[in-house]
Amino acid sequence: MLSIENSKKRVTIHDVAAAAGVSISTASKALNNTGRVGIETRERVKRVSVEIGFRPNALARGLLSKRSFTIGLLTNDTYGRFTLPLMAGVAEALVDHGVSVFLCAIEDDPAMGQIHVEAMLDKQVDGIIATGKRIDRSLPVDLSNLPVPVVYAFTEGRADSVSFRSDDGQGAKLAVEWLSRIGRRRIVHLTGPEAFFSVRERAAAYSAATAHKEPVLYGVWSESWGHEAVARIWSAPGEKPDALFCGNDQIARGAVDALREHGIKVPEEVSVVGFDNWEIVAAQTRPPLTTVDMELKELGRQAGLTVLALAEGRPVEPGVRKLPCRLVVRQSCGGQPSEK
Amino acid sequence: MLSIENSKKRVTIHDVAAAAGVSISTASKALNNTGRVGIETRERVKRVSVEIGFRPNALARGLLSKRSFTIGLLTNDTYGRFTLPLMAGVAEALVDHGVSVFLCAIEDDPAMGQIHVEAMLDKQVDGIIATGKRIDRSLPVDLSNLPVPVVYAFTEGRADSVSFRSDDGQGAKLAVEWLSRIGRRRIVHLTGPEAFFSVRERAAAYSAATAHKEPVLYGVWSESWGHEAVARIWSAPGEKPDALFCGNDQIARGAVDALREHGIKVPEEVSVVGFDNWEIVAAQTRPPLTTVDMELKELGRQAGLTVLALAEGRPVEPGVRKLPCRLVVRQSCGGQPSEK
DNA sequence: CTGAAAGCGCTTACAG
DNA sequence: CTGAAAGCGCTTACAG
Repeated sequence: MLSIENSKKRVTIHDVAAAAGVSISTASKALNNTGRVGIETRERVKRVSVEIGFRPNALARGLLSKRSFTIGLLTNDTYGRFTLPLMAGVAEALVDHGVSVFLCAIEDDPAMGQIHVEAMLDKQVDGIIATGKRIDRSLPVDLSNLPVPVVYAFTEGRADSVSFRSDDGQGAKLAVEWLSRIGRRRIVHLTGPEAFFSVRERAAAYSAATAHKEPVLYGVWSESWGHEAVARIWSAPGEKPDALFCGNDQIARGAVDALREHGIKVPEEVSVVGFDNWEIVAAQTRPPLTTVDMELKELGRQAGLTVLALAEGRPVEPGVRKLPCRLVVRQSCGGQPSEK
Repeated sequence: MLSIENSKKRVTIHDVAAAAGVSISTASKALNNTGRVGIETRERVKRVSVEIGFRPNALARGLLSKRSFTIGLLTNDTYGRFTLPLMAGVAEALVDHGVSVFLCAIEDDPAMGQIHVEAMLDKQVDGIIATGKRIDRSLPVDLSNLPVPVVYAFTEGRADSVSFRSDDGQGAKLAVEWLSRIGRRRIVHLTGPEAFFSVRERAAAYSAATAHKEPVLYGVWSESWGHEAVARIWSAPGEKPDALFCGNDQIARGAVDALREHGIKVPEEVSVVGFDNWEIVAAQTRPPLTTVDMELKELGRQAGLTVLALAEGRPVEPGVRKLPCRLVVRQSCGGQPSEK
């Protein structure tokens, strides 16, 4: 039978004070480099503290400072496609500041969401980052009027707050420009449901960059739509595209597979660009996909730094900030692959 | 400019005591249903407390109770493939008990890992769940001799502790039995690197269940290995398999794609089973894959309940617990798909 | 330069 | 049945 012996008593500041032969107030000041403490005393206290393995209790500290050095990350992207990279960025940005993050995946049940938010507040989080899977939908929880700052990332935020999202227009432009630069002239845009804001934004940027020569094909976010679209295009009469700019990697993968099955060579005859840089899809496609990366980790990093600033009372300009996307070049376009 | 007005003072137990006209000790007892408090007083305190929106400060509580109602989830699966479902299970099991979870993705840098573990301990987590991406590798951090209980899930644990993992042998048996039941006789096992413990375990169960009629083909965890293996098998002389049991969904997908390209019908001529039930791969394969699900969410749930038990001092039998896998039937095998 | 005291928000014996 | 007091582990004015 296993059971935790609570014999391992944690060492407190009383222990270091006793061991160093000073009062606990002196010990505290010595350890925190505050107040006036003799240099020799300070050194001794510090030395003793590491010797006996003292680690300050963050709960006690938080009680005084009103800072828990903890933030909550709320998401309804239970699949983790967008949340994980974002979370990694948040954590990476905040670990140096000693803050940890509570991850909380809420289903689309508002009641459950409320419970989770309250649990976070009870634990005195210094702030909350709300994130989702769609920039034009908000989380099913009321985040207004909270006693802590809220920052939105990859989800619809309140008008008077700070939101971060990728610049989908710029990402689309990146894709089209790359295709043009390698000599493609008939670029078709194959994408998801028009109801998605990011779909419309990407489509608009695509149209602007190509001077509206081709129609945009809206569909769903699946490989089979990629297949179907290719079948439709290549069975229709008229000149065929020499490039496909797809709304996500799944569509792109479906398109590439379909092209191969039609005996059309990628990238020799047709170049294909995806969107998302979802490794499991993009890297396993034959050939591997050149695709647009939304830099979610960077998004997370900035969101993290921003809640921190707000929590510390530093002023932050409200509004939505679009972060640039990056083109990841693999082999589905031809041209010279650059390591970027 | 946005900045948080700390004007929104949190309401404390003093406020409810004052509003209810009692002392704070009475207020505390009333709210917690402890001690002797007049029924009428208790009701009034409770009513007042919700009226003014009182929520107890978990930090203050934790300081007294030595319980933070917080646990840490440590993982080196930064991609999130295994961690997210597991985490969902942990959170789901613990939310009713009021415990929140810190998610902490460590790279394979032991120093960073140590920092994260210490940050968790400083925050007085009640326990830690260690998880990874391979049951035969341990995390790059020293988790021995911690003042809190540690439970392992989907990662190599210490001998004297509790570990949870899926029963890969049973999972493989499930796959082979299903193939036999639908009439397949020549089942080939196409899998990952033999260096993986789970690969060997699955292979052993496969061999036992098929009476060693066919050799096991070891390779890597990629679609291209699935392709290559099919090409190799179908170009060799002799009788061909009528079923492929693959070590993961990627290999299975590669195999299915290759079979289609060879003009071999799935599932009519050859049945294929995968492993992992990784939606993005399994559901998008043509036809969608029948595959073995490791029930990671359930694994997480049990791991969560177990750290909790340990944290509360309840005894737990040490050792590794294997949880059963489940077969998810889609269309890659034929036979009658059952909704399970 | 050092320490005694008060206090963060709460709970828990202990008196009354 | 109710409340004053002590204390969880720490920090921070305030005296000395």
